[in-house]
Amino acid sequence: MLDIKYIAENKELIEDGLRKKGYADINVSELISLHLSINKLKTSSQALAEEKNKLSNSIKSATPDERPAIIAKSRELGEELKKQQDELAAEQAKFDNIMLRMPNMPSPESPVGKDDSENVVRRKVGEPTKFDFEPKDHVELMELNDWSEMERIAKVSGSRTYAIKNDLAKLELAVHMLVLDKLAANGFTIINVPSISKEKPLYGQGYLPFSRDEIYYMPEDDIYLSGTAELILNSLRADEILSENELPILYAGFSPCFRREAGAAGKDTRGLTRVHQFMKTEQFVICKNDIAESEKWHQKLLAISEEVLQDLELPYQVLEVCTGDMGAPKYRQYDLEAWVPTQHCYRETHSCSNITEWQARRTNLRYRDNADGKVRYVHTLNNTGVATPRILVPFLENHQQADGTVRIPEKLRPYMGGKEFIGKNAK
RNA sequence: GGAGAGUUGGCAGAGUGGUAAUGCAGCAGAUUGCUAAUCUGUCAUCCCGAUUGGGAUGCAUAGGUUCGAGUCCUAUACUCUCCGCCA
Repeated sequence: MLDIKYIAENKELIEDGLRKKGYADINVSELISLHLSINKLKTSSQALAEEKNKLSNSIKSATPDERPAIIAKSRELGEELKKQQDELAAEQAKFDNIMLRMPNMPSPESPVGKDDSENVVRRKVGEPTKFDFEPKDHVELMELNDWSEMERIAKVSGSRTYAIKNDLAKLELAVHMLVLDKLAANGFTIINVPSISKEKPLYGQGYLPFSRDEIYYMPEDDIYLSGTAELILNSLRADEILSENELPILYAGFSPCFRREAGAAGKDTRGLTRVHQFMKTEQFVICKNDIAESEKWHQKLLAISEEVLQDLELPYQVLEVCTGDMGAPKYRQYDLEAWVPTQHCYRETHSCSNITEWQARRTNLRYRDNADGKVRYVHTLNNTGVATPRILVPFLENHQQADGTVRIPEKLRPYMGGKEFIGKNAK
């Protein structure tokens, strides 16, 4: 959410930002005029309330003869006040409806563009893996090594689900342990969080009101399934006023994640790339309201996940996401994409975003600034730590050997019982 | 699922129908020669006002009763205790 005063004072800038983010349909003039009419209504209804309060307070010292007249007058004022407050609530609802759909403004550093075709590759690290044999795709590798039950599990759990077993099942957890240890070493608090959420945190995160059809909802309990631990961590401290000394707060949140993938019909239906339920270790940062500070954390989060890909010895590229491809909450976004040999392209593994104060305004998460004692909204940032099974796609394919075994990179071996290779033919 | 108790500011904690005490911490200023103390102000949101300032709202949430609600009523959420069921 944005500051309405800032919007009113910078209308052209906001409209420019809306165009860049692809939300040109939002009517800023209407929003501002609603704000003005709300303020007028507030002023007049508050004057009424003041008069009424004075009358009410005078009753105690009034004589019994005077009281009926005062009560009658006060009642009359109360009715008028009620009318104005109803009108105010109606205007406020219209205002909120628009305000909840106002995206964050993009960073001046972000490339301007309309969709993912205009994202900019900032750098490539590592070379696409070369093979002196015909590489198999990850599904073939799983079948070859008895690592999965993809067809059977579809009968039980439906499409876009996965079941992996033996060393691959261990590998999935090993990757998370590697990342959790790394994050802990960087000062993050490891936190395992639920995957169920009430509705309010979804508005706080900025998932609602934008993409309801992506979320699993259980009407019996009025509860949602979380698509990421970011949802939970973003609301964990909602409505608090933190001390600046507590900042930054760094969370490494692990949770099962659920996504309907309604907008991805027919896409990535094979294998582990896009499934309804997966596991994610999420990096989440709460820091003070200072753009230099949150940009510093943004770079730090990016560096950590680059290190994860380097530890996993995967070739990757860093993509700076353009204004039109960023989600509504985002100020600036990088995606990391790892090389997938059989697809001959880079595929997304990480998404790293600076949200500035946009989420904090929604969750009402603030801190008291040491410099002047003022209460300010925090900045929040999030990035994938690692998401499985998706990461296993480039992992299996890049590290496969001619005999169908898969090499375990050195950094991961301590989490895999020291094994250098896994697979049926591994010694 | 049943029964009971509870939820007041950053924290602690008073307040059973008539303007939300007090303490601690934080911040700002003043003052005293000492690692600190003392005093004053400030310390949730919003509206009006150029400023001093004035006012409205805020006691878990949403309604209701009342001239007037932290206080009474209803529903909901959450926390704690006990019972039941259970991986």
